[in-house]
Amino acid sequence: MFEFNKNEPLWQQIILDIQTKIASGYYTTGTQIESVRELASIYGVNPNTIVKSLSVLEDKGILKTERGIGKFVDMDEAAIEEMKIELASRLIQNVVKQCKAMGVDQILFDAIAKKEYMHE
Amino acid sequence: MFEFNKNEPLWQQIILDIQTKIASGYYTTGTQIESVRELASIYGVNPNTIVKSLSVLEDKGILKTERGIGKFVDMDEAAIEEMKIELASRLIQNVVKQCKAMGVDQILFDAIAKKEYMHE
Amino acid sequence: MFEFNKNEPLWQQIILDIQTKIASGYYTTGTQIESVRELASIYGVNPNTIVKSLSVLEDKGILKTERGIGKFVDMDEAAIEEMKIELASRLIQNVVKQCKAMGVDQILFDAIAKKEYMHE
Amino acid sequence: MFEFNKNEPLWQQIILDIQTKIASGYYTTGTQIESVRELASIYGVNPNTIVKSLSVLEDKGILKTERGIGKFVDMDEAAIEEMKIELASRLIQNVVKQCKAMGVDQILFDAIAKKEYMHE
DNA sequence: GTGGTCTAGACCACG
DNA sequence: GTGGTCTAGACCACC
Repeated sequence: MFEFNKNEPLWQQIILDIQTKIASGYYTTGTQIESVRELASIYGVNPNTIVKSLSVLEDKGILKTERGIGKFVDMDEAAIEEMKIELASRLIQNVVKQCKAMGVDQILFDAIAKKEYMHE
Repeated sequence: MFEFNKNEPLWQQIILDIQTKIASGYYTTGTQIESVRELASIYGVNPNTIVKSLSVLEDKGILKTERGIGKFVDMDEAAIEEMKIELASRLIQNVVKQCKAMGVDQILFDAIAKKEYMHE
Repeated sequence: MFEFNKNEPLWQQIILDIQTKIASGYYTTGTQIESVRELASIYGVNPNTIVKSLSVLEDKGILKTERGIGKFVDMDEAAIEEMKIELASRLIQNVVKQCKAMGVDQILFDAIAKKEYMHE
Repeated sequence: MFEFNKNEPLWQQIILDIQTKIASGYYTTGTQIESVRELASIYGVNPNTIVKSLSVLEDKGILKTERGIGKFVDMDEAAIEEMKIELASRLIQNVVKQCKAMGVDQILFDAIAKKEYMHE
């Protein structure tokens, strides 16, 4: 069945971006992230949108809040590695599904991926 | 730099869907595709949106119009195969870029892709 | 150490109230609860505050959302019974702690509780 | 009917805390309590707030003032015992009311209370 | 300065 | 009609 793309909510996109920043090492364990107001300015959204994103990340055990101080990355190396794999899996899963729908087999898929990995 | 997802225009999404249907073998060479009115009904959009999509596909040499009869898939096997690769490349390119940003190397990427390909 | 009472946030109080309504049988399994706007009117708060409360209840698996329709209680009898005990435990725990601090032993506690249970 | 929690005034909270200290034996009959200035410092409030609390306690016959000396606990063992029961009753009354509203009967209540009393 | 809460009001997608 | 999202702006408690 055909489904139109829907815009993911901003707060979900921001969650993904912050998770990516952690996975990539931009934020490391124990790092204090930017303040709610700063992030709101950086992403160009309302502070409340940031609050929503960060509170979800806190529920997931990815961030930790020190009242009056700020928010900190609260994952150890192993957890970050695990998250990295989980994020990548989610991305790859979608593409694999679409490629299968087009009749692209794994051999062709691997060849293309390899080529793309070489670029730059 | 961070960029929010924008909704792709409907006509682009429809183009992609039709191309996928061709790549997957749902439409084969010489097949007559549904009428504009039918497609408009299927996708739940305005017929003019379909017209736009189909005219782009015709410009790309993917469809051919027989005046008074209908529109037909106008690609040979080789061209379809080529398009399939081009579509897959576009998808995979994005994911590879994001995986690289997260520090996922090709070996990990391949492992995940292989696992996802196994599923079902 | 002495600690001043802090007002629990409205959304937490509302969560507790709705849980109590479920535990008491006011809402039963599968019941559709009032709309966000209605609840906002009933509690005299902003609809967004209700949204926050209900989304937490949904995360807890207590409510289920049918988009465009409404929200429904999504617990079976056993789960409700379990929640009832959990809620009561939370309440009783606090009081027991304070009574212990005053040197009220269990026998006295039971006697008082029994008397209060008789009233009305 | 649903009612939001209001913050109890500071002076009421302090009264309760001092009563608890007496009931628990922290202050015994005839003990001189700390000076107004000391208590103000301990609780981190304005001395006038302490004055208000202590004057209420004096009206209740719980404290007695010796002009130029200080304030002393003015209850005999029996009165303290009575007060302890009165304080506990107030606490327990609330909880019993809420538990009844949830359909928690006395047997379940007792079982939970017993369990909480065991803890530590 | 920090995060947490709440309000008022808007717009969207779904059915 | 329903819930979901987002904005703008306010006030609070903490340090």
